[in-house]
Order: sequence, then structure tokens, then C-alpha cells
Amino acid sequence: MSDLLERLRTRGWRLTAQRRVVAEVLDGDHVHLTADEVHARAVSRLPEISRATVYNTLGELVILGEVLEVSTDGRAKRYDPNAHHSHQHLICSRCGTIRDVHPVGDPLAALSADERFGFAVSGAEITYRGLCPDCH
Amino acid sequence: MSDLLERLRTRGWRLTAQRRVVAEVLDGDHVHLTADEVHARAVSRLPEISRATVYNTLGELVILGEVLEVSTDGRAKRYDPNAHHSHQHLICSRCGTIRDVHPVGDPLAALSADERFGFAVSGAEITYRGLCPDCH
DNA sequence: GTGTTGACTTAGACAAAGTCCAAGCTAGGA
DNA sequence: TCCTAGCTTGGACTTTGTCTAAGTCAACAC
Repeated sequence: MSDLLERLRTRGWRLTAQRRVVAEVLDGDHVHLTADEVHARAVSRLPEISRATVYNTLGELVILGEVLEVSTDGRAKRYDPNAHHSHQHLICSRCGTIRDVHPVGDPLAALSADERFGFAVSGAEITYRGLCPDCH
Repeated sequence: MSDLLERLRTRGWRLTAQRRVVAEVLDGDHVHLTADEVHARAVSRLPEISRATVYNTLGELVILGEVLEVSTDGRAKRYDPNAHHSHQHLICSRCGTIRDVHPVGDPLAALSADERFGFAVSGAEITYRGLCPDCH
């Protein structure tokens, strides 16, 4: 995570306490917090941090490619710090738990030319759904 | 579409003018309207229909399995009447156009047992992204 | 170390999407 | 034709996210 902050600094980011805290909150595997959850955890480390700053910082991290935005349920977007390892998501239909997964093969290969409607197809996001061990 | 209404009636649905209009608006291929778009089109046929009724009706159609809810961008959910033919979506990254597509093979086969984390995996949604013919 | 400055942060107003509720209406059965 | 459970309505409310004007401060120059 400190390398993340260093990477950002070399890209001209001003390293503020707020940004540091948001980056720390997002550290880890299988982390998929909503902006509000990030804010709640950030507040416990830096009580005066505002919602606007959390939204700003998350948006910047997404633009910089350091964090992925995941919107799987039409509710709040979730932020996934595992942006440097291509992966997909497996979500429990009952409790909402999200795991990062790595399917084999290239999903684009399954889409034949005449199913592409003239699009230049560049990527695919897969959401697997099922019941987690705790929910079945 | 009239068979849809008939199907719903045999399941105990009261066939009101409002529900009829919502069902009519959703008829067609590659239809992916937001609730607000459905409402706007419904109003042009039945001016007094309320937003709440459109939301209620769409929600019921989803529960009954007649319509799919698609949330691909974290903005408004879209409603897809093509629920009886399994399919995935191809979305233009610039203009947002959505097409129904039919990839070959079973996406679940790409997820090995030890990548399932003990989940009972039951399905997968794939969102392909790219630029449509008009946008490149 | 000190000063400067533009980038950053803040609180709160605002907006979009969706849910909920009490009151009134009506489709379809008796 | 009447009755009533189920449907619809408008509006208040909630959640999620964006915007703005004013104040603050990280990083650079000296």
C-alpha cells in the first residue's frame, strides 16, 4: 500500500492525510467496500474527513487505474483495490459476500463475429452468482 | 406480448390498464429501458399513470421472471423483456447502446472448483464492452 | 525555516433513483 | 349490481452521489 502512495506521488498527487487514510482503508484482498463504508472506516481514523473527499479520492483512484468500480446490484458502487490482477467476481445471492475469482480462458473467445454487431469488443466483466458456504 | 398478459392473468394478476401499458412498452428485441423511460412512454399512452405504479409493476415482472433487471453502470437499472432466452449483454463504452448477445459454451465451466470458495455457483452474467459501429 | 500558491478539503445544498404510505379506486368474482 | 381485496395515486422520504464557495495546507522556492 505504501508503494501505492509512492506511485501516486510520482504522478503529481498531493499526499494528504485524507488520501492516505482512504488508501489504507482499501488495502487487502477481497475488499469491496461501498463509498459509505470507506467513509465510515476513514472517519474512525481521521474523524473530520468528509464524504465529498472520500468520493473525490475514490473517483481519482478509479481514473488512475488503481481501484476498480464494481456495480453489481444497482445499489451503491463498490471499490475494489485489486486492480492490477485481472479478475472477475463471485457473489452470494443471499448475503452479498463478494470474492475475487480467476476463470480460465478468454471470455471474448465465446463471442462469435456475427454476435458482435460490428462492435470493437475490448473486454468482458463476469459476475458469477451462487450461495456461499454460510448461506446453504 | 398478449400471451404475456394471458400468462400473468392465469397467475392471479389483476389486468389493469396500467399493467397492460407497462407490458406493451416493454415489448420488443434489444429493449433495455430505465424505469423512468418506461414511465415516460407509459404516460404517453395513459397520462395519469404514476411512477410508483411503474416501479411496482416492473418489480413484479422481475419477481415473476418475465423481465430481467440489468444494472451495468451504477446508474438507473434497466429492464429487459427478453427473459425467456438466456443471453448476455454487449454495451458501447461511449454511447451506452446495449445489445443482447449469445456467447457459445457455458461460462461456469471456466471456474475451477478451488476458485469457487465453497459456493454453490448457479449462474453467470457477462457484460461485454466495446465501441459500437457509430462510435468508432 | 518561512512564504507562497494552487491543489485539496469541507459542510451543506442539491439531484437522481427508488421506496413507502395512507387514501381512494376498480377488476373480477358472488 | 355489489363487494372487496388488490391496485393505483401523489407526495413524502431515503439512499447514493455531485457540486460549490470558502477555507486550509503540501510541496516547492528561497
